[in-house]
Amino acid sequence: MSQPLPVTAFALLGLLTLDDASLTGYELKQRADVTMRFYWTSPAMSQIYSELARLRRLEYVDTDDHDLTTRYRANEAGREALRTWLAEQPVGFPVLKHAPALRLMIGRVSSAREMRAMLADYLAELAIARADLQSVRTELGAADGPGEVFRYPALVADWGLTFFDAEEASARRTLAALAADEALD
Amino acid sequence: MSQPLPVTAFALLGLLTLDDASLTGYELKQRADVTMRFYWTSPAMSQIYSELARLRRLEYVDTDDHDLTTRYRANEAGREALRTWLAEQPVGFPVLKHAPALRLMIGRVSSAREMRAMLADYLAELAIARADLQSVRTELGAADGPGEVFRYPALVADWGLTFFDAEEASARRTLAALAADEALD
DNA sequence: ACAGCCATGTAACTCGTTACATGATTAC
DNA sequence: GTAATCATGTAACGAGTTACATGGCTGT
Repeated sequence: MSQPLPVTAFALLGLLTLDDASLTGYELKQRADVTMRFYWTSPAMSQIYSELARLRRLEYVDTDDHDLTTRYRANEAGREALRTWLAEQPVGFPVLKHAPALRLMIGRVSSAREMRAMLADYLAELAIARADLQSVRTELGAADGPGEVFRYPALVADWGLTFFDAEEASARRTLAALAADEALD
Repeated sequence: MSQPLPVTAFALLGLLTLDDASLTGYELKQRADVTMRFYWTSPAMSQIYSELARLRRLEYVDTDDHDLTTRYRANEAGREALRTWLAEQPVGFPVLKHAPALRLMIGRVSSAREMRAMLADYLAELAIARADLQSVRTELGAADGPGEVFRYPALVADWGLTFFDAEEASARRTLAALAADEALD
C-alpha cells in the first residue's frame, strides 16, 4: 500500500521519535539543524512543511492544531512504519558530494598553490563544523548510556566526529604533499 | 555572462581534462564510474548526454561527430572556465547523505540486534567499495609523482581510502558498543 | 539467432531548492 | 516603532532519476 516514501520523510519522522515532545515545523527544522545536518541534510523549511503534510496524510503523526501553529508527534503507526523500513529496506551506501576532493581532482588545470589555499579554507570550515558537532555531543552526554534516550544519537555523533577527524588528517596530509611538490620547483 | 553551471557540469568537464583523450558519452560515464563516484556521484547516462550538450553549446569542449557517435574533448576555453570556477567559487563543504548513520539515529524504535545486523551489512559493502578504490589507486600508481598526470587523482584516491578506513573504524566501534549493550540484558 | 555491450537520446517524474508572501509575538 | 524571531505556506524552477525507445556491432 505505502508506495516508497523518500528517505527524508523517514528521517524527519525519526527525529520526531527521539522523544515524546510535540513539535512545530519550525522547531523540527531547528532539531534537524543540530543533528541531521551532519549525516543527512537539513531540509528547507518548505520541504519540512510538505513532508509533515504527507506524514499527516499517512497518519504516521498525531497533530494538535492551534490558532496559527500545528504541533506534530510520531504515533505508534509512525514507529511501526519506521521499524518496517529499517527491517525491509537495504542499508544503502553513503553518498558523499565532496567539493574539496572534486576540486583537488582537477588541480592540474590550476596550481599547487591554489589547491593549498583551497585546502586551508576547507580546514577552517572543518574546524567550525567539528566544534559545532562536539558541542552537540557534549549535550547528549546527559543521557548517552546504554538504554538511555540519547544512546543512539550519541553513537551517531561520535561517528561524525571520527569522520571530521579523518577529514582533517586527509586535508593536512594533502597540504603537506602539495607543499613538497611546490618546493621542487 | 555564464550563469552558474551546476557543479556536476564542471565535474564532467574536469574528467575530460584529466588527459588529452577524446571520449564518447558512454566512455565518460565509465570514467565517472571508476573515479568521480567515490567523492561526487556518477551521473545517469541521460544526464551525461545532457551535460555534454550544454558544454558543447558553451563551447567548452571540441567535438568530433562520426556516424553514430560523438567524441568530446575539453578545449582551452573549457580549461579556463574550470580555472575561473576554482578561483572564484567558495570551496563548499562536503555533503554526506549517510544512510547507515541515519538508521542508527533512530535505532531506539528498533533494537540493538537489528542495528548490529545493519552495521554488519554496511561493513561488507564497505569492504567491496574499498577494494574497488584500492585497485583504482594501484592503477594510478603508474604516474602519481609530483608533476605527473595522475598526481591529483592519486591524492584524491588516497583521501577516499582514508575515508573508508575511518568508516570501517566507526562501524566496528559502534558494533562493539552495541554488543556490549546487548550483553547487559 | 541471440546475448551482451556500445551508443544516444526523449519523456515523465520526484526531490529539493530559492523566492515570495503573510502575519503574530517578543525584545529593545 | 521597528527589528528579530516564530510560524506557515505557495510557486517556479533546476538537478537528477528511471523508464522507454532505438539501433549498431561483436562474439558464440
